[in-house]
Amino acid sequence: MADPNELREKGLRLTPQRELVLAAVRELGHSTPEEVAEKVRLTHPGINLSTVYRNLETLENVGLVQHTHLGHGGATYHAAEEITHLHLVCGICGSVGDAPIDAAANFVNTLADDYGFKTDVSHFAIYGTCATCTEKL
Amino acid sequence: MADPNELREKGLRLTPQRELVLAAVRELGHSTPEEVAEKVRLTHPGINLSTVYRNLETLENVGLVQHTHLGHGGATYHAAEEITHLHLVCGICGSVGDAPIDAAANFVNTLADDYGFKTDVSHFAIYGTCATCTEKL
DNA sequence: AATGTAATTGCAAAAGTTTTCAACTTTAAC
DNA sequence: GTTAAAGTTGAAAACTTTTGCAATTACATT
Ligand SMILES: [Mn+2]
Ligand SMILES: [Mn+2]
Ligand SMILES: [Zn+2]
Ligand SMILES: [Zn+2]
Repeated sequence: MADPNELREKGLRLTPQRELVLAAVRELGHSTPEEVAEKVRLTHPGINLSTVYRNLETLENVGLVQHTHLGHGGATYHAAEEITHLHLVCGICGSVGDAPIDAAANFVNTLADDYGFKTDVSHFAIYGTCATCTEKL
Repeated sequence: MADPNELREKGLRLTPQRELVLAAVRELGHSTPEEVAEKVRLTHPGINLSTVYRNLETLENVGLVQHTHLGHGGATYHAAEEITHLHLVCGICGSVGDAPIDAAANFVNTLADDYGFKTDVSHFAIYGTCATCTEKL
């Protein structure tokens, strides 16, 4: 469960739904809104899906939650305090591999130096073909 | 308009709808399915939106069209022969800047060498904060 | 030119996500 | 503990994208 104060400190009201959404994201790691809803329903069966969507967005606005895009479709959410890494998504088999953020350090620096662009390299996945699928070609 | 032969060569049937969808993507550059549909409707008013979605997917399967993700939401489509570049998307103002693919060459090589991962660096946009928005902070 | 087959289309329904709005809670002030 | 103001919720509607299916169309064969 989430500490009551941490939500109030962010200027948010403390509702059971909001508290549970945050707790669910923290326990689940990467998760879709639907998965968060399922988790929340264990203790609060009546929660509306739109309440989950809205709270994920609200919690993201105050920096407690973040979203990333792993596939072609919707976003997945995770707690902001989770250490982030790169996601290597294979377009053939769908696997999601991890790589340390450092792997992109030079790239990030290049974009900063040449374009003044500050990159959040883990917001979108890195898309391509994994080693296993490459071998099979 | 698309050359009849190029569609048949890919094993696809030549329908007015398909021909027009391909032509629209080529003329529009980056475009959403809805924008493609609008364009097609100029000459083929009755076309169904799902036909547009399906043809975009089909044309992508045979390599005539590609999609990328520029924002949090749906994909945008472009002709496969368009030279690709990196998309630098600003999460604050929404601007979409371009950078040459080479800017990511070292990064791509690192992922290949260390993880055996072959990166398609323009499938997802590069997300972050643009120079203009950074100054304003 | 007529025929058969399989791909494609339109339409309707489903699935996924966002928005609107009245009713209900939370919170701060009294 | 009441009260008032502002934020939040559930329910329904709107929007976006995908899927199922019967009717139509493109294409190869005769
Ligand atoms: Mn995609
Ligand atoms: Mn996003
Ligand atoms: Zn793979
Ligand atoms: Zn910007």
